[in-house]
Amino acid sequence: EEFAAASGISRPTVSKYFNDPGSVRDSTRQRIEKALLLFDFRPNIFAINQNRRSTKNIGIIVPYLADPFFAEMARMIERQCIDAGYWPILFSSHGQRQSEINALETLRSLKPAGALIAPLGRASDLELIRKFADDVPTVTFDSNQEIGEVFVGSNNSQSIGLIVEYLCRTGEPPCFFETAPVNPNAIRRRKAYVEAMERLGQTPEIIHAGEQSWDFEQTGLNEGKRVIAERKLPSNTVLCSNDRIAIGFLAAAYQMGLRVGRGPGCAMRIAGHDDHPWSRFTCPPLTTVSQDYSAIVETSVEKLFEIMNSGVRKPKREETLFDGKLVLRESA
Amino acid sequence: EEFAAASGISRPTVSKYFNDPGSVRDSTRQRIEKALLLFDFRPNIFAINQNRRSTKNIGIIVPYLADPFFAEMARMIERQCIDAGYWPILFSSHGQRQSEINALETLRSLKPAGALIAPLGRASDLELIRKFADDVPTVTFDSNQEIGEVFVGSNNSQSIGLIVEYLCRTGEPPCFFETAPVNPNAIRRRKAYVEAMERLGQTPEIIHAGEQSWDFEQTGLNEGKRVIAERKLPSNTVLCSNDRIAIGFLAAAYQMGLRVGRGPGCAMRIAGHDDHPWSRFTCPPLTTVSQDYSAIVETSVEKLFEIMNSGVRKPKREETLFDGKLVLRESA
DNA sequence: AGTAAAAGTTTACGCGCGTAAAGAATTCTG
DNA sequence: CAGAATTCTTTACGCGCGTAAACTTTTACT
Repeated sequence: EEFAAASGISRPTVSKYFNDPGSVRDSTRQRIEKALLLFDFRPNIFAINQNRRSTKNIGIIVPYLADPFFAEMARMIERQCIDAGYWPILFSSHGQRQSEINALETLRSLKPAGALIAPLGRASDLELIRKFADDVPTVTFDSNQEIGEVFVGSNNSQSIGLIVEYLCRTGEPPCFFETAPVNPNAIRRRKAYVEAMERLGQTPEIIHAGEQSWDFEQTGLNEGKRVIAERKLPSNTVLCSNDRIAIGFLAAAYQMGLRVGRGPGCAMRIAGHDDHPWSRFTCPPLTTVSQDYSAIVETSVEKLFEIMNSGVRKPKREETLFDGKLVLRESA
Repeated sequence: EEFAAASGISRPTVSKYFNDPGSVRDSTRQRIEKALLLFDFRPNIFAINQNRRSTKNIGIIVPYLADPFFAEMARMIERQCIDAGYWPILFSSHGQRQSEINALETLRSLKPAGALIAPLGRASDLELIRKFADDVPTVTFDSNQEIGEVFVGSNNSQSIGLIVEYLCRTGEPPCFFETAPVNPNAIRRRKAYVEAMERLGQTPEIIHAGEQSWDFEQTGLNEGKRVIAERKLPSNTVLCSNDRIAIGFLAAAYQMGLRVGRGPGCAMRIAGHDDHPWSRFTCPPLTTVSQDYSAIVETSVEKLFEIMNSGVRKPKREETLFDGKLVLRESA
C-alpha cells in the first residue's frame, strides 16, 4: 500500500506488475521501477501465496541429495525454474521412505503449481505419490514408477546394450554386478544386460550382492572384495549396475591387488553406468555410459510447464527416454 | 475455523495447540488430536507466517551442495531443526557469488527466526552477510569470516599440526599442495602447515597451483599431473589442502604411473584433510584428518537456538573450534 | 477527429491464521 | 469448600496481498 502510494501507481496495478512486469504499460513499469530503486520493496511471500488460486512454487524431490548426480540435477532444475519466474523448493528423501513421505506432505501444504519428483523407488509409498500426482501437476524423472502423466529418464535398454556390445567386442563378455535394486532403473538395467548378452550369443552371468542401500560405494567395496576373495567372478570383465557401485568395486579390486584396465598386464576390466561426476577421478578412470543429464532436466521442466499451462490432464501417460553415450576411459 | 468447530474446541485454542501442543490441557489436546485423525487437517503455512512476529523458519545456506560433505551437514542440520519444531529451508550457493546473494535475499523475505550460514568465502559479499546477520540471528560455520555472533568450525591449526607431525615422523616431511584458496580454511591450513613444519625444524614447501574454483578434484588432477610431469615436487610426500584436491592428486599420480602409499615400492605419499565421504574409496584409501561433522552441526544449531531464545545480541563474537582426528589409511 | 481497445483507478472483499482482551469455565490449592 | 490460578471461549482486529467489478483515462487505429 505504502509503496504503491510512493510510486504513484495504484496497488492493484503494482500487484499486476509483480506478477508479470510485462503486463503493464512501459511508462507505468518505469515509474514502478524507479520507486523500486528508492525503497527496495519486496512483496511479502506469505501474503502473495495466501489467497492465490495457484502459487508459483515448484517442488523438487530427489531421493538422495548427497549423491552429486542428484545434486547436480537439482541445481539445473532450480535454475530453469527461477529463469521461468517460478520458485523452486528442494527436498531430499535421504534414501528413506519416511523422509520422502514428509517431503510430499510438506510440499502439499506449499500448494505448489507443479512438482518434479525422482522417487526413491522400492522404498517409496507409491500410492501416496500417485495421489499427490492426482492433485498436483507432476513430472517424474530418473526412476520410472508408473506415476503421474509424464516420465523423463534414460533409455537403459539402449545404454546398457551399448556398453555390453562394446565390452563383448573388445574382450571377455562381462558379468553383471548389482546390489539389491533400490529402483526400477536397476531392474531394467539387469534385464537389458541379459537381453544384450543373449542377442550377442553370450551367456549372461549376474552377481547379486549386498543389501538394499544407498551406500552404493560401500556395498560395492565390501561385496566386491568378498566376490574377488571367494573367486566367484565368472568373467574378468565386470559391468556394474551404476557408477557408484563401480567406484566401490574399483576400490575392492585395488585392495585385493588386482590391476584394472584394458591394457596388457591388467587382471580385470570394470565398467559402470551414468557417467557420475566422480567417475573421471577414479583409478583408473571409469569407462561408463553417460546419462544425458541436461536433456533429462530440460525436458522434465518443459513437460511440467506444459501440463501446468494446459490445465488439462493428459489422456495417456507419456515417457521420454534419452539415449546414453559410451564414455571410454581406462577401466574397460 | 471448520476444523475447530469439528473438534469442539475454539479456534484460538486450536491455534495455540498447533504452536505448541504442550500449551493446552491434556483433555483438550486429546480432543484435538482425535479430530485430527478424522480430518487430517494441516494449518496453512502461508497464513501461519503471515501475521506472526517471528516465523519458525530457519535458513541454511551452504556453499556447494554437490559436495557430499555439505550435503551431509545440511542433512544433519535439517533433521535437528525439524526435531526442534522448526522449518529448515536449504539453499546452495553453487560456488557462485550471485547465488549466495540471491539465497540471502530470498531467505530474508522468508522472515526467518534464524540462519545457519556456511559462507562461500572469498567470493562472498561479506558486507551483505554481515547486514543479514545484524537483522537475523545467525550462526556461521565451516568458513570463518568474522561474521555474526557465533562461528563453529574446525581447529585447522590443531588438525594440520597433527597430520604434519605424523607425516614427518613416518617419512619424508610433506610439501603442501593447494589450489587458489576459496575461503579462510584454505589460508589457515597453509599457515598451520608452515607453523607445524617450523616447529619440527623442517622447511615448509608450498605448491600453489590452479585457479580459484570449487572443482577441486579437476584442479587437483590437472595441476597434479603438471607438477609431477615437470618434476616440481620438492618432497615425495604431499599434504593436500583438502580431500577433494587429494582425490584429484591421487588420480594424477595414478595416471602418471606413480604408486602411492606408505609401503615399500611406493613412489609417493598423499594425504588430505576433512575425511570426506569418498576418501575411503580412493585407490589407495586416503590418509586424512577428520572434521568432527556431527559436533560442528550440533553445536551450530544449539548456539543458534541460544541466540534466538535469548533475544539479546552477544557482546562478543564467539568461536567454537573442534579438534580433528588422524584417519590412517593407506595413502600416507 | 471519433471510436474502440487497452490499461489504470477505485472500491471492496477475502485468504486463514496470529493475537489481544475480557469474561466464563475448569482445575488446583489449602 | 472458598478462593486463586489456569485454561478456555468469545469477540474482534489485522497481516499484505490477490482478485473482481465498475468506472475512468490513455493509447491505437480507421
